[in-house]
Amino acid sequence: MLDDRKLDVLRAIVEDYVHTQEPVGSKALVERHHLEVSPATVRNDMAALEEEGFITQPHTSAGRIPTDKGYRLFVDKLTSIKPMTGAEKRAIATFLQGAVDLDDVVHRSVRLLAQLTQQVAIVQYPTLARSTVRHVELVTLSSSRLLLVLITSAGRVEQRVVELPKPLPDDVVADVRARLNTCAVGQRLSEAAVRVTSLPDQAHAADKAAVTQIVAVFAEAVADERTDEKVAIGGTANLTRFGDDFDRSIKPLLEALEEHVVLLKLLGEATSPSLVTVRIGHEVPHKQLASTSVVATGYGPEEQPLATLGVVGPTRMDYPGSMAAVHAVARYVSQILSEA
Amino acid sequence: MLDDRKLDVLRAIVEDYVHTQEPVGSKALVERHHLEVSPATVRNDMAALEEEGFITQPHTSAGRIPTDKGYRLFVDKLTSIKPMTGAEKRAIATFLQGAVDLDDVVHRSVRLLAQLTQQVAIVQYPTLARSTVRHVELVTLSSSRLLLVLITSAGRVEQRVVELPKPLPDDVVADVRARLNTCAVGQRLSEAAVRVTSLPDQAHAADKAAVTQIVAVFAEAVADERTDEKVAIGGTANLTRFGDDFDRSIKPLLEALEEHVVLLKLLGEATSPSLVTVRIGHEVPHKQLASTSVVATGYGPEEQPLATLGVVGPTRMDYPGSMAAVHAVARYVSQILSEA
DNA sequence: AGTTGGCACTCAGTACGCCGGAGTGCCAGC
DNA sequence: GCTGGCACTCCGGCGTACTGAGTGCCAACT
Repeated sequence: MLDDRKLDVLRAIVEDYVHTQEPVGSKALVERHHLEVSPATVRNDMAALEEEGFITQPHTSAGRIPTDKGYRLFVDKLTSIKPMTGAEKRAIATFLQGAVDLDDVVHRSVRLLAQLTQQVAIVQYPTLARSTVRHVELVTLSSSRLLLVLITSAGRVEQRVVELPKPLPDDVVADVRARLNTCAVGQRLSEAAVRVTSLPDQAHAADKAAVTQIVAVFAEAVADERTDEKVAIGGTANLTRFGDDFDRSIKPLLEALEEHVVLLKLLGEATSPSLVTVRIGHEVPHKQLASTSVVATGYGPEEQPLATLGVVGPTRMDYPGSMAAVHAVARYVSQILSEA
Repeated sequence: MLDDRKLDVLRAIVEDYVHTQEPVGSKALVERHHLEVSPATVRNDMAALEEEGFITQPHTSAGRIPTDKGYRLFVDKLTSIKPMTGAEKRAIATFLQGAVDLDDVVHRSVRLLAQLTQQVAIVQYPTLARSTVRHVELVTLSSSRLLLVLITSAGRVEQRVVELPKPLPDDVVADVRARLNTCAVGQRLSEAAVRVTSLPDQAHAADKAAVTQIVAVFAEAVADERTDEKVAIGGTANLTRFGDDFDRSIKPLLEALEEHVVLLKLLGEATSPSLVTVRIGHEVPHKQLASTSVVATGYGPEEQPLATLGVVGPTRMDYPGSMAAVHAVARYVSQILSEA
């Protein structure tokens, strides 16, 4: 029903359309690709492909453009992630290598991804859910205020001010700090939040209220951070390349970029870094973005990815190129994070 | 030469044009504003205003639109910052009040500003140059790696990994930490960087190399942070309201938003929070943005502003409203930061 | 059965010409 | 110095005609 040549035709249509952004006709197709048949034959194939719903015409007597279903078949069967060139690999490595801290890694990644794909890039910060507590610090700000600093294995630092019901002597603060670290360091965040609840009972009755407060703030910081997931965005200027249909494409996308909640839904669950997820058009979980696609993947340890990164663009995008870039960046970021 | 009525006419033209985005003619003007004169009279005034370069016609026999010079006069002489209503004030206060940390304050401010003005908002993070060291923390990561955490009076936290030439015993680390704090806490960042240079001399000869390394990283963190000034951006979706002339307005602006360096130049020097700076069209220090304006002001202590915040939009923008919003948000942010 | 050339048909995009209306500049009169 | 009147300009919308790319279908060929 769909013989090899029809698939070739579909591939050619996708490639041409992505390149020119214009409906592609039978004649142009045989000229630009060396299909060894006549335009009439290609027309027959196109009719069949349209029948099956892989391509469509914007209006009668125009060329064909791929449908979401057509793109889907294209990415699933007709293409593979094309490896980066050596030069590209080196460029990625050196660009990311220079990062000084986690924030810098994220920002560099998002810029890099935007530049490589010429699209809007999104990088989610490593989630704290799977990371462990590396260190907890208590700093006295004033007699009745402490600053609680939480450092995680992912290199993320979280801080909260604790308002104390009554002043705590320095030695008690030191004691609480030591106990906090003893029972939290090395634990998963969720586990740590549970463990520290026993601390108030170990304190002197006089300090119990204050310690309870500290523990509450600690738990809050942990809980808050697990849901409040940050993202970095880059390459919005690439939206200008969309050209036409401003209202259908750019506007909803700009709006979505403001809503981090929506973005996180777009990126989806963190997958293994070696798998690249592609969502096309209506498959994107946001009805306003029916004409955009998302290419994303997880990064971090293979079995336990920390978070997701990817690019967002028009359905008419260079899937092989984007997939390759996303894949490569995820790999390098994973590597850098594991070294740190 | 420019009597009061002519100024009234200019004011009316600016207000109408900002509202309708269309060239405004003499007839429409007398109808919508109660100038007690005839269209013909207004036409004479318009001719005079055009002569002086305050307004212009897009083409013969169209209405007039203000020039940059016209907006300038409008902003300088014909309007004043209109106070926020009580409800608005309360909304701002409660919205900002809920912030948990510095990052949150900045993000809330930028969202708030974008929402109030319906434009693109930019908030620069408080510069560290004028802030002081609140606390320095050293955390042992492994035998030869330390994490240096720097907490500033502005609530900003900076972290750097220190690679040690050789392992340091815990008690030495504790000693260095104590000495670091003793000589840095309460000092300006720049001053602190200088003071700590004496530390290596106080250390045992065996540890000298390691301490030197720690001090170097400390200095680097401080120096780096003073130049690396971060900004938060919000309300890019409001760009969609620009409507027409995509290429002249939106594209260069989106590009500028990617370049934080350009943004910082746009925001300019931090002024006192009670002064609002307005840059109109060609006055903006970036030639690509000749048809956009910037309304900005400093925030933080009156005499020593910490950083700048503001909005960017088309020259045809609601100056009184934007100035009021920028002013109000800066005031509240300053207040919140001074409390924290 | 699949491929090919031919041919009539469709339809977006463009160019052209034609108003209508909004706005102006100018002038004479109040 | 203000006002009403009037001729002039020019953008923008609208209908018509034309062009060209592309299609679908059919008959012929391999």
